[in-house]
Amino acid sequence: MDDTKPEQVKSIADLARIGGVSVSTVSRALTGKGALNKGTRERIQALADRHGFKLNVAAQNLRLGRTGAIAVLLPLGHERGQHLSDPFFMAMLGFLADALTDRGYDLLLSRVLPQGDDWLDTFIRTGRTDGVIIIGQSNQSAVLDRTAAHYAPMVIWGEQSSRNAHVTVGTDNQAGGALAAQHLVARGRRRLAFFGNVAVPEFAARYQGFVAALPADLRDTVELVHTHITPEASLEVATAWFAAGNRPDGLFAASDVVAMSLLSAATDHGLSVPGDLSIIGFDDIPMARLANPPLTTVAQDIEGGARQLVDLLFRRLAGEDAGSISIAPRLVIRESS
Amino acid sequence: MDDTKPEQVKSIADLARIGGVSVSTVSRALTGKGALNKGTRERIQALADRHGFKLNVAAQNLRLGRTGAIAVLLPLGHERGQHLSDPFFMAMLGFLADALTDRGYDLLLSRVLPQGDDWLDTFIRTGRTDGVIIIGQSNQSAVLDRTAAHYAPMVIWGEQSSRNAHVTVGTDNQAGGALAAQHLVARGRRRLAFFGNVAVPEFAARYQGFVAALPADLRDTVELVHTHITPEASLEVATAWFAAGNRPDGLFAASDVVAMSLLSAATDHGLSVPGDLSIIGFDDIPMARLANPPLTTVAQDIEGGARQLVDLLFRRLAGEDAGSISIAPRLVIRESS
DNA sequence: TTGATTTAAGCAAACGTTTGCAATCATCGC
DNA sequence: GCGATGATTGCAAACGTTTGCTTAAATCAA
Repeated sequence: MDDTKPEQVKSIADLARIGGVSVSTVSRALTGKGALNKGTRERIQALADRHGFKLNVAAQNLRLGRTGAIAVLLPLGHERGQHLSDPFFMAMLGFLADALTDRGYDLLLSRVLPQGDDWLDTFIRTGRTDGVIIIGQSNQSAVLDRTAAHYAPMVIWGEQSSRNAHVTVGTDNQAGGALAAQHLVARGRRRLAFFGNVAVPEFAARYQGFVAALPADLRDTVELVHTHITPEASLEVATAWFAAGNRPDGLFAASDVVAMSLLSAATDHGLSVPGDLSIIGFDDIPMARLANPPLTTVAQDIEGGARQLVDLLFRRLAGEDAGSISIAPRLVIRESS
Repeated sequence: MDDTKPEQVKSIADLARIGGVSVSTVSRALTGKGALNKGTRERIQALADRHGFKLNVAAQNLRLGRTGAIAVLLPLGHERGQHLSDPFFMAMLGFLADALTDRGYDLLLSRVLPQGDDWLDTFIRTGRTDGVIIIGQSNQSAVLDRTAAHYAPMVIWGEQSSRNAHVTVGTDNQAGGALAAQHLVARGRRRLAFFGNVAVPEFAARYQGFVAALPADLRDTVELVHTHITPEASLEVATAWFAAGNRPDGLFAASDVVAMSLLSAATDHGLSVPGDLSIIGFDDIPMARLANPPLTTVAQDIEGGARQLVDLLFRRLAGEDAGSISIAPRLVIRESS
């Protein structure tokens, strides 16, 4: 005879009543914390299972003075009005979700359109989360610095700099830029351009590293073309640029998406890649190899980066004053160069 | 003289003490609910601002019997062991985040690897969120149905079917498949194949709609090629398929990412698109136009879909018994067909 | 001036947990 | 048989809010 009780068990108190014990006993049985007779513990656990009862995490967290959630913020300061769907973010987000889940934390996702210089503090003060991971500095470095001064559990995916007061995890973008430069030069390319938005620290570093690694005679001729990194924007910029008659032989893009736009625009203008010109991207998103031709690119270790972000955050949550981490990029040579 | 007090204000009680009022007054001042003298309300609000105090949402939610968060789950039942970074998800996620933020809710993101048939109920019973949005049925329709029977605030992005006990929002995939079929036939294509995983209801419907819309003599010759939808998997399948000597003249892919793999593999085998064969994708991700050649595809209204998902969820949260919603697809003709 | 009416603000009990401390009880050494 | 010890369990106060009810104060009409 299955003696299932239809009665709704909504709280530890209900279960205590049914089980003929006190709420504290139920709590200890279900959390496994505190001393409790093995028999009763098992009896209560079985009872909870039978009634499909689970502890209410909200109440639990309130009592424990934590929220059990980490916020992942995507600041869209530099892409105002544009929606962002770069595969890079999805990959990063996926790995972050997994790493946080492993530690028993929830991932609270928020896209923020930075307003004024108070959006971050305001968010933090609501106490919604125990810590914050921010993907990209966007153009908000000053805000991040200000908050970092009084709020420890915050780490940023982005460009590391001695000028930063905030803690970062990120690819060594200068080194990445240098890899691209050396590769193009080795291919004999001399009419070069960089496509990206240097108001974003990460992209600025890629550009600087690129230029700095060029031989002196090329350094002054490399063109900087401003573009947002959405497919729409970058395709438009690239198309207009080729239409204006520009005929480069080596292009370095701030991201793979931008590189794919360049590829598309170049083809449209009758140029052959890599026959007439080489194109190099940045990120190595999974789709980079699907480009036609497959994209040469500077790879970021997204999975490793996500793990490091989470590690660092939890070390800081534990009170440790852990510092920024830089990850080496890697050149992936395919057929677009 | 700025009379800032350095004193830490951690709760409504602290503020009440400082302001010389009761906690209830502070609560009413800060929430704007309940009758309160305009003067005191403003005075307390100013005081709160000055001390940088924000209500603790966790406690607020506990008291209000809600969590203020909606879970977005990505079940990876059919992509076990593969990480998923399809731009489609990112686009969907972004729009969902915005729609939920507009309503004052947080988005709790979780990728789940379905274990057994209890993962969903277990998640829900923890009371972490007020409602659940699930992106894609994956191969978990049975689980969804079981939960839907006793849990109302749940909506699924996916394939609608009279066999479903769960509520869906999604593109009319059969109609989408039909659009692809009609287009290929109009182009005079006759040696056809579909690439996808028909264990996933959405893809199955695309395939069925595709086949059903073909003229009778073609219906039996269309090949069904099984592939997962990650770039890695689909590129491998496509490459092997062409290598085996298959020479189709019309391909319909379950997603744009798969279509781009087909494009890449076809080019590798010396085939010209659309000269030798036409390729059609599904989704119209922002990068579809960056493919080389730009991809003809069946567009899903991702933004509209996200809005409908959220709308529907909140209607159900309010107790309304609102039903499934189907969204019409749209054929976007570019240069791959 | 008085009593009735309106308005403003406080009291205290919830929401569902956790946990320090106290209480109970069986067991044990002598 | 008795006090001491250790193992279990219960009591009740927190965590930071919201809100029904009550009280106090102010306003008003007559």
